[in-house]
Amino acid sequence: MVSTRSMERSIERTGRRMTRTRRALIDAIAELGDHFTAEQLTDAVSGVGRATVFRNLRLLQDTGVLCQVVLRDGTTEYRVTPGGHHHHIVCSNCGNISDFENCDISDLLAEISRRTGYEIDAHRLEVYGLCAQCAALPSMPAKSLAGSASA
Amino acid sequence: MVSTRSMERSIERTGRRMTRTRRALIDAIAELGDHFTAEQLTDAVSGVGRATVFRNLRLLQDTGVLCQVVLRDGTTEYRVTPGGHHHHIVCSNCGNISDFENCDISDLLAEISRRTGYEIDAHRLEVYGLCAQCAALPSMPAKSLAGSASA
DNA sequence: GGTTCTACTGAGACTGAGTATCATTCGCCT
DNA sequence: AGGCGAATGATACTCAGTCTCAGTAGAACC
Repeated sequence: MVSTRSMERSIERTGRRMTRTRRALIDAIAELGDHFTAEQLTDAVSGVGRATVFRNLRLLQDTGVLCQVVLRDGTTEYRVTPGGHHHHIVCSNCGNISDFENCDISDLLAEISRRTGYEIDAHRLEVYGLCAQCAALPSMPAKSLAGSASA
Repeated sequence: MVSTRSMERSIERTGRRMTRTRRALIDAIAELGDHFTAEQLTDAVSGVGRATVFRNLRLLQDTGVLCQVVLRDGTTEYRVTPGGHHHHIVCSNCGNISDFENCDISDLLAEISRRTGYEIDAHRLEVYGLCAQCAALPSMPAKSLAGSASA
């Protein structure tokens, strides 16, 4: 887990002010842990306006502290980012999120570029499935979740 | 372009009624062409309620006539689907959308599965860039668009 | 410590995309 | 032609996020 101190430093580095509201938000994010929704964060810092929560969520994304995760149903969560380009894999059962980096998507993109003639400059990839723990649960008919989310 | 007739058949095949509203929507979709927003469709069929537009957008997605495309900015468009599992590549300049299928993502997913321990059952992939025409335009500083959309 | 400047905040109205409700309409089967 | 239930339109609502604007409070300077 990333420390509150390093999150604060990320904001300071941009020349922004370190206000008590921002400190409260950062503490709450550290409390909430791995991943959380905007609503959870708003609830966790009572007294802070919703607009401010969203403003700072955006700021923290811009400074590379947080990233957005698009869930299977299209809703979004926020997550303390490991930094750098990465993708998410979300457990459909327990909601846990893992990151993976250095994925070999560049070959795939090159092939797509060759086939479509496009000059690719960005992509969006989210992967869904069952984490090792949930896949191991005997009670759950894992296969019933089969089917592609979209795209 | 998929014919209005085949779209109608897709609905009939599900046992749904072919109403004049649905015909109007299907005609409008054929008119709008390749890709369109829910708002454009609503505007194109004046007199049809917004709720009905969304209901039928969903129905047409469920019957495999349409698919959703998530744009770089997170907004969604609808698109007549080529059928089967496929992904989209969207031109950041002109907005054109192309599909690609048979992509070699399964190897990538297998590797991700091996690394993370997840049992993968779905994914979401959208690719952004410049189509061949737009990339060829001399006036546009194509490189300025560089950077990843997210995820 | 006081001033000042301006970024930041909170409240609340607003937006855009989509959903729920419900009375009315209209396909379609007989 | 009648009847039934699916489909519709109007409208209110939700959810996630943005805009506005007056008030507050960091922080830099004296």
